[in-house]
Amino acid sequence: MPELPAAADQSHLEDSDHSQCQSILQLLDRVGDKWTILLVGTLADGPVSYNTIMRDIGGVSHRMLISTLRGLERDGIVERRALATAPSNVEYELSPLGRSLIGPLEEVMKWIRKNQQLIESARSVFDAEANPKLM
Amino acid sequence: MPELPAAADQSHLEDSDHSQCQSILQLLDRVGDKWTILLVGTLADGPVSYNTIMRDIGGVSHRMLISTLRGLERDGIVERRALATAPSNVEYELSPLGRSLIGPLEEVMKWIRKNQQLIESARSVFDAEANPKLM
DNA sequence: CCGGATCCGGCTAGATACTG
DNA sequence: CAGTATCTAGCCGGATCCGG
Repeated sequence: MPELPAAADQSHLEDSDHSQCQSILQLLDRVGDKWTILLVGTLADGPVSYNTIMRDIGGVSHRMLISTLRGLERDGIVERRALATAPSNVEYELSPLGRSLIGPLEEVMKWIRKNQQLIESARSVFDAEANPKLM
Repeated sequence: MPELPAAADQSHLEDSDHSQCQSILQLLDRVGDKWTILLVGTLADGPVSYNTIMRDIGGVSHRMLISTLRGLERDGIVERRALATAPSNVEYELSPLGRSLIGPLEEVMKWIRKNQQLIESARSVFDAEANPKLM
C-alpha cells in the first residue's frame, strides 16, 4: 500500500507542544490543499459520482483525484459508496464533518473571487518595479 | 531572477474560461499554502520584525520564510518596511488586502482546532480497517 | 541582521498500462 | 468505470555560503 499520507515522520519524539504543532501543520496541508478545497466545493450540493467530479474539476489528473479522495475519506471528511449498477459506478458525498467544512472554505473561495483582479494587478506592478528594464 | 512564482506557463494560449480557471487554481495554491496561513495569523496583530516571525513560526526554514514573504508582497498582501536602525531590521505588516484575508483564514484555523481530535481518530479507524493484520 | 544565489536529495504528481 | 501499480522528470525545500 504505497502512497497513503505518510503520517508520522517525526524521528526523535518531541514534547507535546511540538507534536501538537506538527499535527496542526499536517491538517493545514490537508485542508489548504488546492484539490481539497475544490472537491469540497463540488460535493457541497450532495452526492456526486466519480466521473462527474472528474469533469467538474478541470486540470486534475486521475491519480491526484483518487488519492485526494482517499485522503479525505481517511480523515472522515468524505464518504464513499459503491453502487451495484451495471457499468460500475461510485458516489462520493460529504460526511457531517465534511459539511462543516463548507462554510470556512466557502469564505476563502469568496475572498479569492472577489480579489482576483486586484492581486493580478498587484503582481504586474511588482514585477514591473523589480525589472523595469525588461518591460 | 530565479524562483519567483513562475506565473504564466500556459504555452498555447487558451480560451478565457480556462485561463480564468488557471488563475483561480494559482490563487488557491497561494492562499491555501501552509506558511501563508500561519504568516497571516502572526501578522494579524500588527507589524512584526523578521526575526520575531522566524521565532513565532516553528519549523520554517529561512529560505521558505523569505520566499513566502516575497510572494505575499508581490501579491499585495504584505508590506515590507526596512528600518534604518544600527543592526539592520525589517518589519512586515499586512496591507488592507491582507487584513481582509484574516477573517476567512481564521475560520479555517478555528475549524482545524475544533476538529483535530476527531480527524485523528478517524484516521486511526480507517488505518485499522485497511490493515487489520498489521495491528 | 536581512536576504539573495547555488547546490542537490527526496518527494510529487503526470503518463501509462493493467485488473475487475 | 473505478482503482492500482510502476516509471520518471521536475520541482520543492533544506543547507550553506556570500554579499549588503
